[in-house]
Amino acid sequence: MVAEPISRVQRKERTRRAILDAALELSDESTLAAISLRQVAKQVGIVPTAFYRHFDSIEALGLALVDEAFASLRTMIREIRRGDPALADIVDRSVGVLVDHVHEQRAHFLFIARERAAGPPGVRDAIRHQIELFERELATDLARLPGTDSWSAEDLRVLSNLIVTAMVATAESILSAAGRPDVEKQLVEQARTQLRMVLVGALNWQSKP
Amino acid sequence: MVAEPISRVQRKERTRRAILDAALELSDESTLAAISLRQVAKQVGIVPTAFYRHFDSIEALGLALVDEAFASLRTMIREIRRGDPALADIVDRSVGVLVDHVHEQRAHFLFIARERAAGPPGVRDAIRHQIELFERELATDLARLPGTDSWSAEDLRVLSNLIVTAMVATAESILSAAGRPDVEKQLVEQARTQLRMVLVGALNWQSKP
DNA sequence: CTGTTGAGTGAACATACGTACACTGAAAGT
DNA sequence: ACTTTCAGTGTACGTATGTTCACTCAACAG
Repeated sequence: MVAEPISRVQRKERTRRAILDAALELSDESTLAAISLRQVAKQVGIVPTAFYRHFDSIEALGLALVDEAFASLRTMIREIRRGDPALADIVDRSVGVLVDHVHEQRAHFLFIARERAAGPPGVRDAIRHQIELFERELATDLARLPGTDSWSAEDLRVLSNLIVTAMVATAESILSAAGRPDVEKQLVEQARTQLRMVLVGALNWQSKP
Repeated sequence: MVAEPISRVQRKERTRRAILDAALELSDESTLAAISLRQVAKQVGIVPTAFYRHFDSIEALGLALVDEAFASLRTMIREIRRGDPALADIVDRSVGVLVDHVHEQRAHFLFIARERAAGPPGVRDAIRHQIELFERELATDLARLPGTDSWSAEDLRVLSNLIVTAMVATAESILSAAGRPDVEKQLVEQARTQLRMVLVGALNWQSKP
């Protein structure tokens, strides 16, 4: 059993990852504001003071996790955006991609869902800001869709907000339906129906009546 | 300065209230899972061990707060329900009542919004259950509205879920827009527009196409 | 080969935590 | 008048917390 020689930066990056993972895992059964630096250190297998080599505080750790989580979310919407913007199956595909990512990035979604409402103020703001960015991107995507020519920029923003809100709620309920495939299936169907209802409303909408 | 004689049950109830208020206030700037029994006791002005005369644990306190908060929410929807079910101004009135109550019961709404995602499991479940009850009530209300005769029970439930989700999100963003009346005004307008969009979708909807 | 850097160590601190226990004293019941 | 009840007290405990400081020792730069 020969130990591979590891560079200093590699070693540091490895413990940084371990810290992030530990925080993600620990905050699963409570929340970032309630976990202690020492709990994280113990879980990682380092001495408490070594934590400071990587982060100034638990809140700073939280901000790093927000960055990480939203980076993976961005790959998700890039996946949704790819392909033709045919209105026909856009609903099914979008919901499908979302559900897949909730499973693949379970810890990240759980973290965002929780800290969005209960995290330290800085973390909350960071998450709110990222979600707002999603809304804006969705608005420009919607603007490219046929049938939205008569829409005001404001109405596009409002519609995007509604859709993002519904999708966030869908992600949250799927997370809390873990281990009950029948419930999840129903939630997926609900999300699709809701998106269709909203789109029907959108298609029959006229701005500034 | 003569002290009024106070009965024992009155005194106990008064302390209980003080504990509930203290917990509400303390969890404002963090979360229930992160506040300690001793913090609550200090804020109330009692010794830590006296806490146990009223609640078994912080979680039990949380459940009491959930009950209290939803009791006040119920008076709200009773207010919405009152009056003629004219579809014309139902949107404006509903949003108006919601916003008023968010201001009047700010602490309760904050508490629910936060603990819904980050509270102890028992508290989370209690909140989820209460919100589900709202959805069902809304569904029966919607069923009474003209134009929903052709709707399936399932679609009514799905639509109610969408509306409740949107209203919860509205309440949350109004809470985080505290002290910025211009932002709040925009949020209120957004909520109204969203409800109208959803209703337009609903009116043009036909179940099981 | 030599000196510097820096991730991780280990001891120590003041403070906070939940909870057990024996207690007090005034209101309520008899 | 007496006894009972019980909200609130005070002490004490073992344990966990964040942060300080001086340290080690392997990877790195010169």
